[in-house]
Amino acid sequence: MSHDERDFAGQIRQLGYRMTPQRQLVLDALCAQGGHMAAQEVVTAVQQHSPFLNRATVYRALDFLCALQLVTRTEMGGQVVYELAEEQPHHHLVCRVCGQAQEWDGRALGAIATQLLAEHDFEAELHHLALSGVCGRCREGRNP
Amino acid sequence: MSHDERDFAGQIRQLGYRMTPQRQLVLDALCAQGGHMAAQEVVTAVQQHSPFLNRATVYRALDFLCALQLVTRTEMGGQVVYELAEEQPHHHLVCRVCGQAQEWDGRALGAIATQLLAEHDFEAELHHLALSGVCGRCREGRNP
DNA sequence: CTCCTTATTGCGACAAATCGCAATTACGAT
DNA sequence: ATCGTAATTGCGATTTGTCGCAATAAGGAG
Repeated sequence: MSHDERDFAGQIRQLGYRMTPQRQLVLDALCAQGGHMAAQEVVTAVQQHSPFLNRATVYRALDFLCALQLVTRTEMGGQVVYELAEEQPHHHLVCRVCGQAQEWDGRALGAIATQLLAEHDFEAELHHLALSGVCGRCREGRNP
Repeated sequence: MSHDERDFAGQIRQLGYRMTPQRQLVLDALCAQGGHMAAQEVVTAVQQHSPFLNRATVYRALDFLCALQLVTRTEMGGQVVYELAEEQPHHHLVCRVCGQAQEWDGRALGAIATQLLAEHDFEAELHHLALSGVCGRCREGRNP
């Protein structure tokens, strides 16, 4: 486990909330997996270790961690997935046809964020977008 | 009803699918509402008119209409909402704190789409994004 | 107008997600 | 180390969303 260094417990307490074994298990599961996880996968992984941990608790932990921005929640191809919030933002380009996703650093989003703040007084948090579209391969061998 | 002019039926048939009363009712509901609707709201609205129309049929109609891009599906503040696809794209800036959404024309996204096509061979479909962040009011009277 | 094909619906069962409330427990204060 | 309080959990009930399959019906062909 490499995420102990990030001191999630400290961040949670600093905001007046509590670190609990249940929340720790959810964080452990997300850390072990590394990438995206559907809510159900998190439930399964957590119950691998603690079979009697209630499902509702996992769902609430995920919501809670998202609210604190320790975890990101993204809709990818009709499914909601969770992931540990990374230091540097990263994004996905999801193909509507084949469902495959490629990574994207999202560098160009900086300009958008600046503009939104200036023109709409809105501080956008663009940590983990999933943009829908059609990838190159599918554009040629049209499946839709 | 003003959406008859758009000839959804024709578009559906042209692609080899069928227009059905059930799908028409879903379109009517979305048209009558005008804005976003959660799936459950669509079910309720449709059943107002046809109480025995099955839930599963509404869900499948929504999926179907999204696949044809006659309807958009967006995750806003943890909830999935549906809306009739507009002629010109429009987007929302959703405040993570108070949940309120403001419209945004998304003009600046054009540059992003161009860049994604050139650098990643990805044809992004940016019709209806929901960007998360914090609005001006909430940034001052910190609630989180 | 009638027939045929097959897309679509309805249904019942199942799985996933949410909610209210009583019981528990984290953790700052003493 | 113990206490008190309020955040958090567990549970059961309910709601929301999905699936497989048999029955139905949309719409092109004749």
